[in-house]
Amino acid sequence: MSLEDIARLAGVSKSTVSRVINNDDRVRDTTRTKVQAVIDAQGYMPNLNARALVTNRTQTIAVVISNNISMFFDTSQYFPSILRGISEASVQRDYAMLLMLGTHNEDDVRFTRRIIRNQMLDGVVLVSPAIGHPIIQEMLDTDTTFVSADRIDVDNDNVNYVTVENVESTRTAINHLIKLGRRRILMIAGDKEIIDTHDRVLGYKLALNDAGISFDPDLLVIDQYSTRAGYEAVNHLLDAQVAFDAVFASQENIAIGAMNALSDRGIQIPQDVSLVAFDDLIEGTETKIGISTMRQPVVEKGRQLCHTLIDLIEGKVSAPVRKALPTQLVIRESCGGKEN
Amino acid sequence: MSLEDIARLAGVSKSTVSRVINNDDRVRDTTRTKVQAVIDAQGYMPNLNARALVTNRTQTIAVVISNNISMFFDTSQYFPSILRGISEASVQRDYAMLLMLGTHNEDDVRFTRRIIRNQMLDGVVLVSPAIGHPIIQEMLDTDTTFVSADRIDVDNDNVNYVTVENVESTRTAINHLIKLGRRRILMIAGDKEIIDTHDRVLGYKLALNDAGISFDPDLLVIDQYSTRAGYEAVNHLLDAQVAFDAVFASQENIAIGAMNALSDRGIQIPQDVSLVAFDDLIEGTETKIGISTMRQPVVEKGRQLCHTLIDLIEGKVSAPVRKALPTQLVIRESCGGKEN
DNA sequence: ACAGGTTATGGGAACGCTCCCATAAATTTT
DNA sequence: AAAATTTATGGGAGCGTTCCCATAACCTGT
Repeated sequence: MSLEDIARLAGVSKSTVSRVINNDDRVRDTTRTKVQAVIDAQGYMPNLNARALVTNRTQTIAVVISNNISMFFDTSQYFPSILRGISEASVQRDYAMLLMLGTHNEDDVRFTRRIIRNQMLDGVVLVSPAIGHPIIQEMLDTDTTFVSADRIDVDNDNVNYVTVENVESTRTAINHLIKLGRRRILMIAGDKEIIDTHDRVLGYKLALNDAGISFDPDLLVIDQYSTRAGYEAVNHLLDAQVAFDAVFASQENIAIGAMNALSDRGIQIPQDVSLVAFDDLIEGTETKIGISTMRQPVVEKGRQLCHTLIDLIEGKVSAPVRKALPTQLVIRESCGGKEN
Repeated sequence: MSLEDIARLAGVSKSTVSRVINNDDRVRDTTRTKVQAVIDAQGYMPNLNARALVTNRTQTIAVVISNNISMFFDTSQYFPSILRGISEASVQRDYAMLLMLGTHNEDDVRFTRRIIRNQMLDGVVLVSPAIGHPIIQEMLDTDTTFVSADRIDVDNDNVNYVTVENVESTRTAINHLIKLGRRRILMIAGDKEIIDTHDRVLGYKLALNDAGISFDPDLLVIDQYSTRAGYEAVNHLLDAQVAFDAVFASQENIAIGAMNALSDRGIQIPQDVSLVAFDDLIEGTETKIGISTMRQPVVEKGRQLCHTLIDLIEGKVSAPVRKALPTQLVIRESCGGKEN
């Protein structure tokens, strides 16, 4: 079934059928209904490849998750959540979504490049790119429209991103711990290759500074976004007899690891150590003690990433688009209640 | 840059360039290197839409995750893991991967149908389809090649699947608990709309039968694949004073919920209640007490799903392909050691 | 050196759309 | 009622490939 077949059956020309399909208004109502009837009867759907060939648009975006660093794709809720948001918006806008999970090997980079250069997609959502990841330059070189889920520190007007307020959010979280009377706050941060990590560390330092607490390098651990990292960081500090009365975990898994380590040693949360995490922890991520968190709206971020990208593709907005979504302090048991 | 441009620059015809690109061997070595040099110099890559138009093949597969039932996409490690496996294999085979996350609404079904009918993909990997999900019939009607990650109970030779040994694995797990001396084994199963759920329940009943233990309906809870379900099931039974000395959780999150509930009530694992889960729990999914599990090879399942699909697409194997991968009993602390 | 066979190359239709341009039909204006 | 204008339709080139068929170039062996 092609345009031509429908045209013949409806007794009109290809052009007219094309107009009907594309909701072009210069076609008489009687003709339109006649043609539409044939289309419906035959269950005809246009061949998108043929269309793409002439329009140079595929109605397809790609999500590139290039976590070469730590492979936390399988364990963090972050990725499924952001994917859900992107997916939701892409369906709404009638775009298909290609997923490319980069790992560390050269093959994947080649593959990604191939797809990008093949005109098989209209744009890219980049998730958690490592600082200086080659794909960024690749996209700039090929004029590929893209939006990053993380801030990108490259001076180019075609760099767009939708992220969350990392600096200010962390500052708020730390501030909260300080208001609860904590002074020795251990921050366990994730991979240093991810720019958000640095922003959160900055927020931490600013908050300490605000309160006139001097920064103690012993209380800052930069490792990985993983449960293991949280677990080991706490154990290491306890072994080294470094005192602390609060933990700020810059991700959910880190928080869980930290809690397990504390609980192994019989340290009480929140009495002995108060804990706040940074993530999207929703009701139902059950840990015995509810984790207080700076909640980032991950699904919403996914939606906005996708809408922004498609707006850029369709020329509804123009680059650069750069925004940071606000987060929200959600108080549960692990921090020891509201501010005094 | 098109085929024609390269041809002109290399001083040959389009046909020859096409042959070089497609590794056709009827082209002299000297010509090949000459053409290849031009291709490399120009960074030329063929337009896949044009190719798809004539070959009717897009080198693209779709992964449809149509969990209309419980939305456990964001919380279970299962989906990211299976995606990773599929992704890995698809890159290896040089196919792009479209992701379609179905939810419950009519829009998504329409969208999925559009994509399937649009010839934008060569085949589909179906993950966790609800029993009788309309997409299955849709694909059979349109002759769409597909492979399911779950057994499908439809009598049609075009139904293919790669799943795991659900019945026998569960039987083994329950059997293990019985050998440890447990007789009152609570099974917490997931959504009844997923066929694997039924297979696991069957395995449970068979194991009880093997041991001459009569099935007690009170000890079988069919709810959802979620932490909440595990938590509530245990609490509910304890409230109702139904005695049990073991729990078989048919998924990781269920197991975590169950453990939390038991621990809330001061019930010791594994002394009072022995626990085994069914999932892909790898080292590093940290819970305080290591969870014994019937490990299913989820990433490997993803890989095989993808390879099977592409083999079917390329005619390297013929339908139906139906297989069940073996699982492995991994003993950690929660069950109370090896068999006696 | 030339016929016969083999292998390498080129020409061009076809794939199914869109979109420009031309023309036909309908509508308005005089 | 004819001319002028507007609106609806059709014709056909072009998008960048593949692949069939024709032809040209290269090998053999005599």
